[in-house]
Amino acid sequence: MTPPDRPPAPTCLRSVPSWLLNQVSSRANKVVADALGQSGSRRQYAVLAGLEEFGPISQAELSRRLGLDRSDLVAELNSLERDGLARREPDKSDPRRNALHITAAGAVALQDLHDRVRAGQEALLAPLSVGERAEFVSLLQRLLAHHAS
Amino acid sequence: MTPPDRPPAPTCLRSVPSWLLNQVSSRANKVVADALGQSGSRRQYAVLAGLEEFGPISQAELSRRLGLDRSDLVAELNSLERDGLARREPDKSDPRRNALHITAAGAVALQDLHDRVRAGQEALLAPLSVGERAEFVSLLQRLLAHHAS
DNA sequence: CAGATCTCAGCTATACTGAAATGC
DNA sequence: CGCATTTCAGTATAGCTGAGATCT
Repeated sequence: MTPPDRPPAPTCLRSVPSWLLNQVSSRANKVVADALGQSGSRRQYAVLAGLEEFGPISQAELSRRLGLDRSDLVAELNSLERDGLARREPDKSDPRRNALHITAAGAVALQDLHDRVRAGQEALLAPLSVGERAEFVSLLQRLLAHHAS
Repeated sequence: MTPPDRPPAPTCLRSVPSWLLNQVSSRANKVVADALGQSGSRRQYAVLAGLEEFGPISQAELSRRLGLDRSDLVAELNSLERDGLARREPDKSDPRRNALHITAAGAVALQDLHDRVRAGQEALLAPLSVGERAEFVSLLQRLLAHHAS
């Protein structure tokens, strides 16, 4: 079940949390990318999820919420608008801002992405028990909260 | 202690392990980069650690052990040789291969990196108890083993 | 004036692919 | 011949910086 043989990494690296995090994160991204297939990217998923939950929102605020750079969000929104999954509208109360909305088609696409992401997490956490998965998520959340930039 | 206020991410993302892994991994890299300062990079540390533990070794084998691309290893070794921290020598038994060695200066540099990495891990895992740190490392190791490519 | 927002151009690091040259 | 190793060139993406235009 667990793929082929890979020669072991240096002893001192194998117990370094940050190195383990990088390795596991990289593999997790591949698993999720496989689960998403041609349906979208991780960034697309995050942006659509943010738009659905936070309703009309400005780009600056969304970029802060997602921890996504303001510059990269511009490109992602261009792509989403081209595909009819999101819309930029002028904010009446502040002309500097765009009010971002998810479209009906975007909501449909998001549902599909939800399902695929869920399947990806299942594949990722396969070796862990239910209790261990909860513990793992909890530990990550605490680390994230502590290092919130 | 925990830095400023950051608006919350979408609910559905905050419990997705792969998303948490990406966020924590990214922050961990910054913490470690700060700890390393001008003394080196994470890749340098991994390569030097591999050279010290595995003695004379070929580039292909080292790249497999570190999960580092053969191409990127070339560039890193060029840099290490320029700084006198590692050497490439011809492999007598197979002229296709380079036999890689760490130098005395490289071993000294590695010691310094060891200390700095250790300090970085301490900063990274600050919010966790000793038992939780062990549990966290153990969970990551099991995930890595299962998804060993 | 300071400050926020959106956009664009460009940079760095990481990861990977393809092909050539060499030698098993 | 097939196969492995090293090297170089190129591609793709993520994350980030700086600056300009616009507006409060």
